[in-house]
Amino acid sequence: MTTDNGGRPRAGRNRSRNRKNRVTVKDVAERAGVGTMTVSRALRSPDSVSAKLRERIEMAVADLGYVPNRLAGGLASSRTRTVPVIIPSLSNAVFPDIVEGISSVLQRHDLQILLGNTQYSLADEEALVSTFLSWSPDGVIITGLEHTERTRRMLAAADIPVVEIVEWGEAPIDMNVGLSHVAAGRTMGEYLIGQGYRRIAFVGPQMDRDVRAAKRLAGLRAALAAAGQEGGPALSLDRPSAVRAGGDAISQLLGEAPDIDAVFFANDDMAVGGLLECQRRGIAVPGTLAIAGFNGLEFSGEVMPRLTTILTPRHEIGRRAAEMLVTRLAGQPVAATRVDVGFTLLRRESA
Amino acid sequence: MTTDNGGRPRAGRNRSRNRKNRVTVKDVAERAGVGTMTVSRALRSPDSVSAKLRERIEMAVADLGYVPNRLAGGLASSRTRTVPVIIPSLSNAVFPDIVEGISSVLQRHDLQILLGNTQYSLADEEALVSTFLSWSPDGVIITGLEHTERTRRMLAAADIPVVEIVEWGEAPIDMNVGLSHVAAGRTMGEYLIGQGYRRIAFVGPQMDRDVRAAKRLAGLRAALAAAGQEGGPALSLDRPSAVRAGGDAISQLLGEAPDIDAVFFANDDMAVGGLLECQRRGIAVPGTLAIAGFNGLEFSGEVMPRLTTILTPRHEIGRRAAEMLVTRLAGQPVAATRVDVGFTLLRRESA
DNA sequence: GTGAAAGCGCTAACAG
DNA sequence: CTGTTAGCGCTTTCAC
Repeated sequence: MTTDNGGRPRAGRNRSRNRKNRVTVKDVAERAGVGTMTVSRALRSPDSVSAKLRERIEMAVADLGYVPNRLAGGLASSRTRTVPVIIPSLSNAVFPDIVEGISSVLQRHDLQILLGNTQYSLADEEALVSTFLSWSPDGVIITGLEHTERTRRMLAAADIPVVEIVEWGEAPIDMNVGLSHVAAGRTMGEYLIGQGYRRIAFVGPQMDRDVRAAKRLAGLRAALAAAGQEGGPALSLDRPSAVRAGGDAISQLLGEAPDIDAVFFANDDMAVGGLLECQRRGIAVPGTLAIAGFNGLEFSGEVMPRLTTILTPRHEIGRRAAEMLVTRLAGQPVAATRVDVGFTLLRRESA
Repeated sequence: MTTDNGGRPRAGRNRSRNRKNRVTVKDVAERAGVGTMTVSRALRSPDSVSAKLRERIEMAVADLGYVPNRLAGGLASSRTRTVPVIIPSLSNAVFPDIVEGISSVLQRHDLQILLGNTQYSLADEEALVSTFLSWSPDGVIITGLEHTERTRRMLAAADIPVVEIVEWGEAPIDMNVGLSHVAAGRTMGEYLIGQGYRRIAFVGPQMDRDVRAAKRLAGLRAALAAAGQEGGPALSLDRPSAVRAGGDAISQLLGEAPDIDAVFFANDDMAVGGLLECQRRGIAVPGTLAIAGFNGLEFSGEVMPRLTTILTPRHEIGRRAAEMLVTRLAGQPVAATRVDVGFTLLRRESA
C-alpha cells in the first residue's frame, strides 16, 4: 500500500522512555494556528511577532505546558546558554564564594552553570574542558592561568569568551580576573619583616598541586631575599587545607624549628587551626609566635587574637568574570580584559 | 551536474561561528573506512566492535581530534549523562560538602553536574527544575522534600531517577537520603534538658525560608514540651547563617532575655560566633551560658571550649544519593530507596 | 511579519 | 558484527 514506508511500523512509537507524548513546537503551532517558526520567534524575541499572534501562542504554550527542548535548540543554533565553571575544589572555602559570585550574575541572564571540579589536577582539567566543549557552551570560566597545552588550544579554538580567574597575570587565553599571588605573598612577607620577625616559616597545602599557594611562598621568599633574610622552613602538607591540618603543622614546626618567630599560612583555615593550637599549648600569639593567614575568611576576624591576613575579593572575582562574559556575549566590547582586583592586608593582632 | 542539490549553495557554509570545520562522525567514518554507526558504537561500547575496526577507528579519532557533539547525541538518544544538582545555597558550608560527595561518584561514572542554586526559594527551584528538564538529564538530585506542586509533577513526569536529599521523611517523589531534622532538634533538646538547662533559647537563620532549621526548632520544642518546660525565646535572624550573625544574636538575646542559660544555634558557624562573643564579653561557657550548634563543621571541634553539636554526614549524603542514582541508571534495583543516614550528638564542653 | 524546507550531528531500529 | 534509513525538535535560511 504505502510507498516508501513499506510495511514498516510507523516510525518509533515507543522509541525511548519518555518520548511518547512530549509537547513540541509543532503542537503549540497547531493549537495557535501558526507555523512553527512563528512560535520559535515569539518565544525568543517576542517583539518580532505581532501582538495578536504572540498572545495566541502564549496561551497555547501555557495550555499545553510546553517547555522547549534545549538540546534541539542547541544543536540547531550552537548556542546553549551554558557556561562551564571549572574550579579545583569545593572544600576550599574560597571557591564556593567565587561560584556564588558567578552564579548571581549568570542566573540573572538565564545562563546555566556546568560545574567541573579538577581536584587540582591539570589532566582532569583537560578532560573536563574537552567534555564541556562538546556541549557547545556559550563561554567558559576556568581557574588559574596554568593549563596543559591541549587545554589552551581547545579553549582558544572554541572561539567563545573564556575568563581565567583567581590568578592575575600575563598572556591569558582570552580574559582574566584575579590577583597576583606572588605580590600578595611578598606583601605579607614585607609586613612581617617590618614587624621585626626574623625566622618566618611558611605552611601550605599540597603545594605541588596548588600552584597559587606555591606562588604566595615565592612572594614571601622574594621579600625575605630583598631584606637579606633567610626565613624559616617551608612546610608543604600532603593533605588539603583544613583547620586540623594547621594545628598539626604548628606541632611539627615546633619540633623541627623551635626558633621560628612567625608562621605565614597559605590559607586562613590552617592559620586559625595554628592559632588555636598555640592557645591550647599556652604559646603566646603574637608574643612568642606570630601567625598570619590568607584569604580573609569571615571567622578569621572573630577569633582572639584576630588573625592578620590578606583579604581576597572572592565574590567580586566571580561577579566580574561573569559580567565580562555576559558583556562579550551581548556583543559589546569589554573595557578591561585583564583585571587585577588586588588584595588588602588586614593588620590585626595575631602578627 | 548535481542532481537534487540543484544550483543551491551547498548548505550553510558559514552557518554560525565555529561550525565551519567541525569534525563529525562522518569524517571519522570515512577516514577509517567504516559506517558512521560503527564509529558511534566503537566509541560507546568498544566490545561490540571487532578489534581490527576498533583500532582503525581509534586512530582516526586521534588523528582528527574528534570530540563527539553531546547535543546531537542527547537529542537522538534522550540520554545526556547529565545530572542537575539543586541546592539552596553555597555559602552554607553544608552544601559544598554534599556537592563534593555527589561529584566524587558522578565524575567517576562520566556524569556531568548541572548546578542550580535556589537561594531557598521554592519558586526559583521550580524554574530551575523546568529549565534543567529541558536538557533531558539522566537523573536529578534535589534538596529537601518540600517543593511546589508543579515541581513535584514535573519531576515525577520526567520518568528519571530523582533523589531528594538532606531531609529524610515520608512520601518522596522517588528516592530519598537524609536525616530527620525534627529528631535531631529533639535529641539536642533532650540532651540540654538532661544537662539541667532550663531556659533554652534557639537561634536560626531566615527560618521562614530555611525549612530544615525550622524543623530543628520544632524538635527542640517537642522535647521541651515533653519535659513540661517552657524554654526560652526563638530568634529568627533576617540574614544567612554566618559567624558574625551568631555573635550579634548573643548580644540581642542577652538584652531581651538575660535569664537564659543555654542557646541552641541552628548552625555551627553561628554557634561558634556566639561562643566567641561570650569569650569577648567574659561570659563563662558553659558555666553562665551553654552553647550548642548543628552540623559538626570541622572548626567546631577546634575552638575552646569545643562546641557541643550534632554531626551530620554530609559527604555521605552526597555520595549515597549519587550511588543510588548510578545504580538505578545501570538498570539495577536499589535496595533501599529511603535511607536515613542519621546523625551523631557530639557531647563536648560548650554545653 | 510569517512560513516552508532543510538540516544541526548523532543514534535507534531495523536488516543483513 | 556492520550498514542503511529515518528521525530527535529545533532554528537557519530564504522566499513570500
